[in-house]
Amino acid sequence: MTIRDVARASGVHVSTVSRTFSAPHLVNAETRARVLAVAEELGYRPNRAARALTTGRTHNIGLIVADIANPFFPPLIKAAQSSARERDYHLFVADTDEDPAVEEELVLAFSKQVDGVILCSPRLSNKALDKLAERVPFVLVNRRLRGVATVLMDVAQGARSAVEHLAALGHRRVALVSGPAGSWTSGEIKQAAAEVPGVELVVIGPNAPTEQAGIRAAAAVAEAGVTGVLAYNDLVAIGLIEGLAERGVSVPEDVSVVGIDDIVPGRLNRPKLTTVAMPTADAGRLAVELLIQSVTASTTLETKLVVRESTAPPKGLT
Amino acid sequence: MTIRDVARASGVHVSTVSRTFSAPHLVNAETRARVLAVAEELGYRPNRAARALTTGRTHNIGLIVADIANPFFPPLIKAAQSSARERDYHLFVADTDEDPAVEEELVLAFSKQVDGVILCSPRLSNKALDKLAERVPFVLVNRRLRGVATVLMDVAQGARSAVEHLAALGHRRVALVSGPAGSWTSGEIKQAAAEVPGVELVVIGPNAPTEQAGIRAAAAVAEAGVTGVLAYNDLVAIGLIEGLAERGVSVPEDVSVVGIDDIVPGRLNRPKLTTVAMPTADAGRLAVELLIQSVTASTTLETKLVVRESTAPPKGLT
DNA sequence: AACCCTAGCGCAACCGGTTGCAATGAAATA
DNA sequence: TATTTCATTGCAACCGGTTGCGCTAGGGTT
Repeated sequence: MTIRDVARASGVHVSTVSRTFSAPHLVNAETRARVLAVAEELGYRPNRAARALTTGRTHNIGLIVADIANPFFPPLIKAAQSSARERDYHLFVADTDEDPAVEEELVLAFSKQVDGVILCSPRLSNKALDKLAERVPFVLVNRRLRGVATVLMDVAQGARSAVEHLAALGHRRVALVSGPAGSWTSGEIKQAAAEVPGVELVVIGPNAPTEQAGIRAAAAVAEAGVTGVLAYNDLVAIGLIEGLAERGVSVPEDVSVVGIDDIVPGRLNRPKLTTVAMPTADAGRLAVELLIQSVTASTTLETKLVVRESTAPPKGLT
Repeated sequence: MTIRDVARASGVHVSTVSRTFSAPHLVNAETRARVLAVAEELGYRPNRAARALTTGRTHNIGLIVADIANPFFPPLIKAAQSSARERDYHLFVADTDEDPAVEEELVLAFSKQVDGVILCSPRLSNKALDKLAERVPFVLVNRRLRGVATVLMDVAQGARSAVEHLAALGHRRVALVSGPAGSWTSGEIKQAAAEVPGVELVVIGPNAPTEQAGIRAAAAVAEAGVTGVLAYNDLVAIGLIEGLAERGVSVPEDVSVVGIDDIVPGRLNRPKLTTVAMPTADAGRLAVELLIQSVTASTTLETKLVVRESTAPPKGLT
């Protein structure tokens, strides 16, 4: 079913059919109705790839994340997909397996096929990103880069309010179970957490951003003489809680634990995790929005502390 | 950067450049090397959309799931993406929000832009699916349909071994917290669970496939006089465990609980959930494979019981 | 009555590739 | 030496749309 079939069947030129779909006001109402009827009848749909060839707009967006199966990303992907679809865009999704080389390759591979790419927490160097920015518009999520549209989530503020929450409960010595060595996010967290007055911060790490790492970190936490912990993310926090339980220290009775991200497993965990909720869905929506409108803006989304069951006043104060 | 730029810069005709990329054996090694060098230099990459126009192969695949954020799907999406990429395919991902109309619209919207569509647990009627099958090749996951490639996961067998596991532990009266009313899967589970000799099955439901539904079902389970439970899925199982805890009945001491799916939150839950692992990653990989090879086959993947901490012998037998 | 506008539509070139066919020339065969 | 064969490359049509331009005819102006 091509545009020519429809043209033939409705007795008009292909250009008229084309305009019926892409510039309806340029064609007589009567003709338009007839063409639409015939198109419907034949089950015709414009071929978007062909259209892209002349218009230069594919109506596709590429979304690149480190790991689709990491519970942090699906809400972002879902939101991005949904707002893309609302505006008649389709979404390519790809997974880099945490490999910067794959990341670069993906952007390049997508470049001709999309109107823009959303890169989440890219591992690429600034220079590499600048290079890529010449080839395809993109927006960065969780990474700041001069001259490129960015959507940030304010982890720093989140980390600060997490530690403040612990301080308010009466904790005076708090551990930070930090993230991977090179991580920008981990740096932000550390800096913000250290700023909170009235609490002494013990940094434990670096650690991999996994449950296993959390379990392993439990030993160090138990020996650090702290009553509260801020973990790099929820996965680590959950692992930590498990590791602590194995050593007979219970949360939140003996130690309070705060995570970051607010992923689903944390909400289902027992005790339910107190955590810093990241507005991932908003970030996904916004990234799509920025891309489609092609505005180069740097946005920071607020994070929010969600107090659940893994934090309580320290023992002495109960 | 188009093929003509490369042709000009390397002093050959566009067709030679084209062949350099899509049929290298047809061009002299020396010429090929020169063209490749120039292409590299210019950063040229063939435009896949343009290529698709003549070849009819887009090298794109559409993946449609009910809910991207449902922990069941991400591993499938990830695996599909990864095997697609291995074969130089790109993956569109879309979310139907559980709406059959959206599902149909998506397939249609994708049809011209992909070589095939993977439909996971479609809600569409057989007739509607048959209709769609005329327009675009697809493979169904978790749904059987004559004449269409399908990838099934053997829930029936899984449910059976779950109940057998409970029976082997000594449970004689087991509740099935069933799924939504119309669900094919729920029917399969019920039938298979009922077949296991030596255990009396109490069906509780229908229920929504959510944690909340599990919490609500706890009352009925507590009153059913059972020592073991098979839940429609892990989410329900987790909710159930929480609901039971609220009533003072603990898992697995008082009641054993088995879930289905093996999603991440279940693995992190405490107690760690005994569950029927669905080979979602395999399903994703296989679906891509079938699509690319365009083989119309019906495959059934085995499920596997994973015994963790939420099951134990009933109280009297300990 | 001569003239201008405009709505509606057709014409044809073009987007960036692919591919069947023909032309070329060198190597191989008779 | 004449004739094939084959590897290599160019030519041009084509994939399915879009769009600037030009033509036509009906309506409005003066």
